[in-house]
Amino acid sequence: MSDIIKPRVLKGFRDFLPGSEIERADLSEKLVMAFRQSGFVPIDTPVLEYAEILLGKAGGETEKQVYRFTDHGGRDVAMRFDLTVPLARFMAEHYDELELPFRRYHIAKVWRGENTQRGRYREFTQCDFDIIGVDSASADFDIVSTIVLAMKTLGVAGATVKINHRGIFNRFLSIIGAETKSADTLRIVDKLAKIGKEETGRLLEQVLGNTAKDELMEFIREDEAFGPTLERITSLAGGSNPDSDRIEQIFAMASAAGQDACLKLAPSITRGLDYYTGVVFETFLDKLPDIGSICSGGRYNNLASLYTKQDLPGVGASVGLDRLLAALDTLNHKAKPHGYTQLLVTMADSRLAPQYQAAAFLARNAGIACEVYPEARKLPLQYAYAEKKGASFALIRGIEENDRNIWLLRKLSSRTMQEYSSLEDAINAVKMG
RNA sequence: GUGGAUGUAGCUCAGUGGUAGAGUCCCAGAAUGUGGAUCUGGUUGUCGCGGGUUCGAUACCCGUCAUCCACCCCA
Repeated sequence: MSDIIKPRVLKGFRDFLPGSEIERADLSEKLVMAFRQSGFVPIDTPVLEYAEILLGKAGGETEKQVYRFTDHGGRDVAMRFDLTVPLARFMAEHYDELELPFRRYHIAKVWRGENTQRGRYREFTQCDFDIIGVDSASADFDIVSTIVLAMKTLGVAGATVKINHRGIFNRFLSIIGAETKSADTLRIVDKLAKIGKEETGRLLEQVLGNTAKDELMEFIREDEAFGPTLERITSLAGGSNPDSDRIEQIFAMASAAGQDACLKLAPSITRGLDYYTGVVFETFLDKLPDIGSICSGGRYNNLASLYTKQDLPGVGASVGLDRLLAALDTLNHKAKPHGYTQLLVTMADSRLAPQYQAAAFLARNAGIACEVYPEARKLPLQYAYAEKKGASFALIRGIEENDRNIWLLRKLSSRTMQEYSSLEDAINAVKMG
């Protein structure tokens, strides 16, 4: 019998050991770099909000997934399930204190009580970036170019941003007389990449009938270059209109910036969330399309209307950090070091510990991340520890070296030893790599 | 939320109605103060958790928790 409480975490929630937390922090830092380079500034909002704020516009599905409870003061509260709805509240509350257009990024955890799968958790981190207060092609493209920059900064090769415009899609649905079945149709079309053409066609036929199905299948084809695809869907949607002009302008910017290769017009991308009103986009890894979109978003011109009469159009996107991490793990499963240490000062003999600590101080002052092994164990063990912590070098001085007044520097990767008559020289060698 | 699979040593996994093994890892030694070979010895488990059937359960039954997969939805 024991009264020890079994340590465990909730379904869909996770601990992060240094190995994966270092990787997460690394990804997040790189994203921040990309956001700042594109003019975005950080904000934060509370984890808990009044339930009416978060659920004001939520559909039935979202509502079911939200963590919601009554707090100690009897308030009906909920944990944020994304960062966009809190942003809407934030903008409505503070728009007169902010410079518009307002570009913000927000990296934070969100919670959804849905079932788990690989890369899908109940607690996960979103990295949102939005431009609020303007409705223009340039703002739309800024989001796309920030996605592209972010992927580049992360060193992710082969990411494609798929873009579409809900307006064009809705015009087309009116023409084929399917506007009343818009919700069902959007949901089926959104699954094209996952279930394939045949199955999509079969499902659409049930909803729309055969003729409309064929027209729709023609509309959502995406096996051409940007220009011809745009021409096709524009004419199917009844000819040139402001929405197709918008897409055209965005593509012109992508071409001018030399980024048109990773931008694809995909008429089947619609996004499930009903607050999108303009362009929508999703980002896929060419090598790993199955994991789904790792960065999605779009334009929402009415988002803050729940909380203010101010007109606050916006456009933005969100990187799923955990999904991206799961993807990167699958792509390159090399073991990453579990630390930041560059140099390990080994403890060859505990009597010389003062010297080791002094050496560590010197190394840190020289800008080297450094630690002293805290007990005198066998050196091979200390080398292995050093490598696990990511160190490239080990500094050694035993009694014999002490008598000769030298330091030994071991390069761990090549397992070679070098003698130095002064500590400064050894530390310099570490700095040089 | 619904359906399916899984849960045994730090890790990868065997196994059986009579309270457990292999490989690897780890530790000690051969070997002397400097890790990639070899050899010797050794440690490790409430067999996910709770209940039931049984003389006896890790194994059979029920429940529960967690993971993975599909649906749903999405990051």
